[in-house]
Amino acid sequence: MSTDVVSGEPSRLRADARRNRERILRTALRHFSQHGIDASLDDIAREAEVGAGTLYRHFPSREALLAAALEGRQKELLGGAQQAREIADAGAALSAWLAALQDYLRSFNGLPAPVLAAVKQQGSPLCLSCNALVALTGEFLDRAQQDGHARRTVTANELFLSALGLAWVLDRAETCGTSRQALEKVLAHGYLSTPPDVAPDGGASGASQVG
Amino acid sequence: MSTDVVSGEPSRLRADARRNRERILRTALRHFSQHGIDASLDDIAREAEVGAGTLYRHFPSREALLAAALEGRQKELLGGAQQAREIADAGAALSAWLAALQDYLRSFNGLPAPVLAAVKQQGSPLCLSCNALVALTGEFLDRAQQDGHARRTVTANELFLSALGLAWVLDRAETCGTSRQALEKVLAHGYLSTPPDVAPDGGASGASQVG
DNA sequence: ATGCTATATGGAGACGGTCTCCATATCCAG
DNA sequence: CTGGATATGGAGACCGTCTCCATATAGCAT
Repeated sequence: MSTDVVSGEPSRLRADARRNRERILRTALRHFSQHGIDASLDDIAREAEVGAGTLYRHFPSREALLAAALEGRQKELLGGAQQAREIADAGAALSAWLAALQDYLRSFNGLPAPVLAAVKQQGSPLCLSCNALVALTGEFLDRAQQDGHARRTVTANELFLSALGLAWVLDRAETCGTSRQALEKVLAHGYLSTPPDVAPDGGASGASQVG
Repeated sequence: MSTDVVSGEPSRLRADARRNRERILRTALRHFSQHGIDASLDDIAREAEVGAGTLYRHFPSREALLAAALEGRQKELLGGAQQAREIADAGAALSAWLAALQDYLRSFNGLPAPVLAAVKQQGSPLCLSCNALVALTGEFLDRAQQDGHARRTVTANELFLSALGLAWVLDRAETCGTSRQALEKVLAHGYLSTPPDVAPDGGASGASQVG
């Protein structure tokens, strides 16, 4: 185990292997961007001038390749999170985070699906980052709840899944007569006009962690 | 040459053709139920004891077969709509309709995707029923808005798309630590606790445009 | 019945995607 | 330079979609 945790990971690779890995990754990024997450893996291998076997050796599954190709975008998202953290108003911070999250989820067409899959089944290469995403959502949600901006009965998981659903709809429907803002607003305020949580029992504690 | 194209539709089929059509439909219903909307069409043909060509002659695309297989469920849904109509409270009626809609969308795993696709692009065999679904949603939403139960700025399209997103999430995540009810509640009330639509000034008209 | 033709059928096969396997090529430590 | 560990490519197995057309059949006219 001489894997360098700090420098990323692939240090024990032979020089040619590392070169190929990079080529594949660059090509994959382009193809996923252009054709969505269902881009043909053999096409990617071909255009990276690499055999299919080589691609599959480096990235055993589509998800693994996807996860690797998303690394850059994830760093951007983390940057967005940091920026959001610096916003004083907790409501605005939450909103900024959710916007950044939406942007991330739109990196590739169809991305919401594997992300959702990763949320539910452990073991996916996307899973680690997904858990981080839920945790971050929880962080901003907590803050907003403490400040009274967010409803206390909403959990991080629920909010994250709802955001995923929204991203999924937008992924394929943005141009169909309904704008992103409008749907975001529905998610923010709901469709009912009844008072938010008017809990019969004075729901005290709240802000429980997400399981 | 051509017989009356004018008349309705599938009565002009030869007896054997009609028999095969039924076999295919029955088998498809079973397969879609068991394996989701991605069930293998050739498998369906095989189990219906019919050549692949026969299946494709009757149902040129997966969506066409899907639409036909859904007919029964659609009738049920329409029944549900009728029941909802008879509910006096507009909010409860809307809620009942949305519940029925969710049930319908769970007829087959993965159904939300082709439904969303049908919403945006005309010409899909599912399109007709989809338009009806949006219209029905509008009907119940209108009522609820008149009674003050639903926020006035929400449109039928927005609500329907949001419901689709919810169905999509539930389709693949119900068991992952978050319940259907919880997500429905988020959709109903939003995640914010700020007042619903209260305009800064007592603006009455409302109904701000949407993209 | 019988013939006749529009209609319907089956299934072979083209196509394209995923993924595996392993003989061969390449790297690099000693 | 060399040997063994590592990496490579691409042929090909497998599976799903969908088309094409020689053949079979229903059902009308006779």
